[in-house]
Amino acid sequence: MELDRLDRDIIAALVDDARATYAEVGQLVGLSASAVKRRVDRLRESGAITGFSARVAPEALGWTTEAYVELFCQGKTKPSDIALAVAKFPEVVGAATITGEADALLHIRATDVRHVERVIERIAAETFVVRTKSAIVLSRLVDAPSGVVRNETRLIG
Amino acid sequence: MELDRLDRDIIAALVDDARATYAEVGQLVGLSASAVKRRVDRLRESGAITGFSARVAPEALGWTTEAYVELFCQGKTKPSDIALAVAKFPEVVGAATITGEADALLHIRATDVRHVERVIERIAAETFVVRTKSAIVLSRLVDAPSGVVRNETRLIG
DNA sequence: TATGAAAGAACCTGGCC
DNA sequence: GGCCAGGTTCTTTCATA
Repeated sequence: MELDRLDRDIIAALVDDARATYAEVGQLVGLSASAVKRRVDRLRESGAITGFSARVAPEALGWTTEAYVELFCQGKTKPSDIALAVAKFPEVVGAATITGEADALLHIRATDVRHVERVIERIAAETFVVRTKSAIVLSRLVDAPSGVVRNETRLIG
Repeated sequence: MELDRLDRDIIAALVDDARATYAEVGQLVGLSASAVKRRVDRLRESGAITGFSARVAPEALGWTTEAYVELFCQGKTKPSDIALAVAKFPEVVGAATITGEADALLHIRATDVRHVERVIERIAAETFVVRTKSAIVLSRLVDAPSGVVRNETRLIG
C-alpha cells in the first residue's frame, strides 16, 4: 500500500499521542476530522497501524531489570522453534534471529537480577539451546515506541 | 506509588487497546466508566502510564531492516555521552549501556542494509567510539509494546 | 478516600455533496 | 476531501459509603 505525506504525518501524530482526537490530528496535518478518520481507518485495515497501546513505565510495575541474551543453538534449529520456545516466557519482550556467531538475541524484562537468572536458566534448558551469553542493562538511554523510528516526519506547527 | 490489582488490570487493558472507552475498560475490570477515568488520570499523573502510542508496522513505512550494534568505547566515556551521541540518529530506536565486553548496545531500524551501514559508519565516527560489532536481524520473533511485559495480568472474562 | 450516577460538552461516525 | 446530524463518549459535579 502507498503512503503519502499526509498518512505519514497522521501516523507520527498518533505515535506521539494515540488518544488525540481526529480534529486535533487534523489540525496538525491540515485535514478535517472526518478526513483524518477515513485515513486512520484505512491505515488500520491495510495493516500500517496495527493498534494502539498505552506506554508504561516498567519500573512503576516492578520491572526494574532488563537484559539481553544471545542464544547459540543446535545446527538445524528453525527460527519457528525459537519463537515457540521463547513465546512461553512473558519476560521475553523482544526476540530476533540475527547474523553473527549467535543465532538469536532476546530482550528480557524482569523484577531483579535473580529473576533474570531464573528465566535464562529455563530458556537454556530448551533442548535446542547449546549455550547462552547474557548482558544486564545498566541504564537505558533510548527507548522508542515499538516499531517506530523517532521523529520520522516533521509536523507543521 | 502503590498499584493495586485494579490499576494493573486497567493498564493491561490499555496496553492491549489504548483507544478502548472507559466504559469498555470498566466492564473488563469491574468498575464504572468514571471510576476508570479517575484511575487512568491518576496513573498518568503518577507516571505509571507515560502516554499512548499507535503501534506501527515498520515495513509499511519502509523500515524493513534492523540491526543490533555493540559499542566499545574509550575508558572514561560517560553513559550521557553515548546517549547524546546516539540521540542524534532517528534510526537508533533503542540504546542501553550493558555489562560485558561491550559498553553499549544499540537497536537500529533502517530502510536497507546499506542504510544500516551508513548509520554505523557515522556512529563509529564519534570520538569516544573505539570499535563496533553489529548483527543484522534476520527475522523478528517477538516484539512487545515498549516498556511492557506481555500478558502481565490476567483479565477477567 | 473512592465509588456510581447524571448532565452538558465534546467527539465520533456515516451519509451526503 | 469537506460538511453536517444523530448517537456515543468524555468530563465534571454531586451524593454516598
